Amino acid sequence: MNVDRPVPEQAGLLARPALAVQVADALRSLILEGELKGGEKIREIELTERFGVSRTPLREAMKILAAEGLIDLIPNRGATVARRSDAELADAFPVLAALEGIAGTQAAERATDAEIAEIGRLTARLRAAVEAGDRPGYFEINQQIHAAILAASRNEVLARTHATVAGQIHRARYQANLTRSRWEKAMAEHERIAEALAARDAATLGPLLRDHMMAKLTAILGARRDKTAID
Amino acid sequence: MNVDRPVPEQAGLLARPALAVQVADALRSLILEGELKGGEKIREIELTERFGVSRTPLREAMKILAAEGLIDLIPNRGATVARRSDAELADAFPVLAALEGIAGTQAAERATDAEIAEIGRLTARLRAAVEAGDRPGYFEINQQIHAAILAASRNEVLARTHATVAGQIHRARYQANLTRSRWEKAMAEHERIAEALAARDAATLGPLLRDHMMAKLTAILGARRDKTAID
DNA sequence: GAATTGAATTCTGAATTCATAATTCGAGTC
DNA sequence: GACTCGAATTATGAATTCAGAATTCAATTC
Repeated sequence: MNVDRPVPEQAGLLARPALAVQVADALRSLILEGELKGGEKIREIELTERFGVSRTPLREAMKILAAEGLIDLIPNRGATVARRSDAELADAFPVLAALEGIAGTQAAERATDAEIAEIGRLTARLRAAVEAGDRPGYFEINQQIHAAILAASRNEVLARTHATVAGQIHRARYQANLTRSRWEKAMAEHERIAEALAARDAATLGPLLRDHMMAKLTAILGARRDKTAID
Repeated sequence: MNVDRPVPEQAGLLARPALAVQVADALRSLILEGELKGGEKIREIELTERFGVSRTPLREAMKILAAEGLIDLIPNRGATVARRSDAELADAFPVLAALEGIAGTQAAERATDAEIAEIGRLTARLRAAVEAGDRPGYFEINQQIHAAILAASRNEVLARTHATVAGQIHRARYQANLTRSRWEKAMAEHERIAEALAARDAATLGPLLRDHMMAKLTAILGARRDKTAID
């Protein structure tokens, strides 16, 4: 009775990721951490030596990152870290905002009580960071909250899509050296978000998160306009 | 996906895409056209012979498609065409609906008069297809309308993201052998969409498109439940 | 007769090699 | 002195080769 069954897609059976995937992860980190800057040329040999792998897996990794929009691959001319114009940045935010909105709506419907409680705690810590004027701490906790909401939405497709789009504007998010008044507003928004989630008010939470993200865009573009082009 | 898309300033200098990208396009077509079905195992050698390339570009192509979520790559065990469960399908639709909503909002703001007129014409043809009971024609025109709205939104990030998510549910869309009453409703929605666009009513068009897509999900899941055969 | 073990085969993963396109740099010319 | 042309160099693209893992299948044992 040995009907050949397709491999049950059972993860966890110590299947270490392919080298190309590991390299892609490492390279993605270099870009997101800012070690490789926008517009910078990527030298294959330099990276193969750095990672201790041959060109084959590195090139496969670059194909992955190109598909994610993180690097640009020009035939016979190599790869560069994607540089996003202000226009592309402005285009990405409504997309990300829409995704956050959906995350909020679904999180309100699907989150466990434990998740809601955790997000409440994080929001309290966020308030503490604001009071203390701790900007790095604020960014860190802020990130955690958004990640927690995304996780609570229990939507894999959404999580993947969000990660891809967010990666494309990641560096810009760190540029948001926001003003004190914007900071206060953002904090207030976060508290309303936590409330709506606690009330499982999907109809409110979705738009709240969407608008929160759009406000961030406005703040970032405003800040960008004040400085001469960085990146 | 912008693999190998040259930067604008150097575009047009006949840079033929890398072989891996061509292979990725061909393989993507095979999957979207249904020649390779969900869950099917992908044999590298078979495809290298079919496309007349070596394994290297094919494997790079598979990495691209895996990043797009179109195939699953299991280390040391090969590749399979991604099979989406009903749950994953149901998860993808809200994402796609949100993206369509944004497309509508931005299209209302950015579309040229010519684009609006064209979408109006397409909607009229859609009505004609309904009257004639021409389902293939309806699907074709329907597709064109959605593509036109996406194009009119002038948002590259949105277009890429939409394409990726849509690709993951492509086959399911064709399964929608919709009922007569759902067909009529969809048609009515399309006419309201065209009206809102003509009026450049962004606040109305966004939700209209979003709800239109969600209604399609309901129809598809309903139809799926009735048949035993999947994929 | 069923189950298990292990050798043989097949397939995937990655490094290396070969081919080709682009860039660099120097010689020659105007 | 600046520009153009072309050879040399360097980097990328793709095929091949080598290594290792998984699957298959037959032989053996209970």
